[in-house]
Amino acid sequence: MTIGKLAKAAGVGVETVRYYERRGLMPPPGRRESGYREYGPPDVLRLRFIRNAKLAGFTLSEIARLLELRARDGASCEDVRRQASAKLAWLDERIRQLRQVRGTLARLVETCMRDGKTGDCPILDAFEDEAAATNW
Amino acid sequence: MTIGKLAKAAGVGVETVRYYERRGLMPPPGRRESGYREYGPPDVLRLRFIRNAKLAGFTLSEIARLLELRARDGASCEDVRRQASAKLAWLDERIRQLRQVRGTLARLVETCMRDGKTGDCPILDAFEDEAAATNW
DNA sequence: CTACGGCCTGTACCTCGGTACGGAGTCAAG
DNA sequence: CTTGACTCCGTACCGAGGTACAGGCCGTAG
Repeated sequence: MTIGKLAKAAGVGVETVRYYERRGLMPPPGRRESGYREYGPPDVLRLRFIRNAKLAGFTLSEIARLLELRARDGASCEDVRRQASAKLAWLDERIRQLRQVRGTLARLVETCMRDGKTGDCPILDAFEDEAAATNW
Repeated sequence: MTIGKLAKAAGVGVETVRYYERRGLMPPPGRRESGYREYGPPDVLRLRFIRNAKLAGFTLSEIARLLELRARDGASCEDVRRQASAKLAWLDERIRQLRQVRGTLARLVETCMRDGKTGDCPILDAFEDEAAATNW
């Protein structure tokens, strides 16, 4: 299988595969006489693994660690779970932050709708307000 | 007020102020004989505005537009509200995505806890699974 | 007066995850 | 056999939002 077929099979771009090889996420594949990279089915699995882990919110560095764990048999499951739990906590924190910002902004829009005619825009005012910063 | 005082008053770095000037977010200030930038209280407000809008999730380009609206008197409030509402929608979408990923990952960790001993790690397996991709 | 911190400009560099050349060689269908 | 798609390598570039020099001038406290 050439790099183009592999890329298609895993749903990523050709350049991306070469980039992953440079990053050490994909192992250097065998080569044909011509110098073309030659891949097999396990490479599709690995590439798909990377793609799905990325969709799950892991960074490429984290995925590199997951790939190491995947390679090692036995007892790795707990390590994986630990990393997944850490990512889960990170997701919770991000969501919390975004919800907070969302709440503040929603309240401002609310106020703006209610009494936008009286005086200046409450949204713009809030952005100038030092004390408002504590709400973000 | 020199740039250092301004930066401190608004809670950002000196380099950041100069960067904002390059980006057109801060107007070119007056200069002393020595070439030092000279700022006044309105600059503190403006810089604080940028910082708070950034905390609210606006990009620097969006903030540039907000600053224009801020400069124009009258009728700008509705424009601001429109942009804030758009950001609100964007936040909702981001939060939705993160929650979805969080849910999937949480279920995987759950499964891993329950029957992690039987067979391979369910988390790693899911990352190799083509069909699982639809869940993210 | 001298030393130390603050400020000046310009340019380079950082992270993250790729994308886009350019010029050359290769493979396969028609 | 030709043509068009594919692949090779290396390097540069993208966007976002800054940060980090280097080399030199300024300002003020002691």
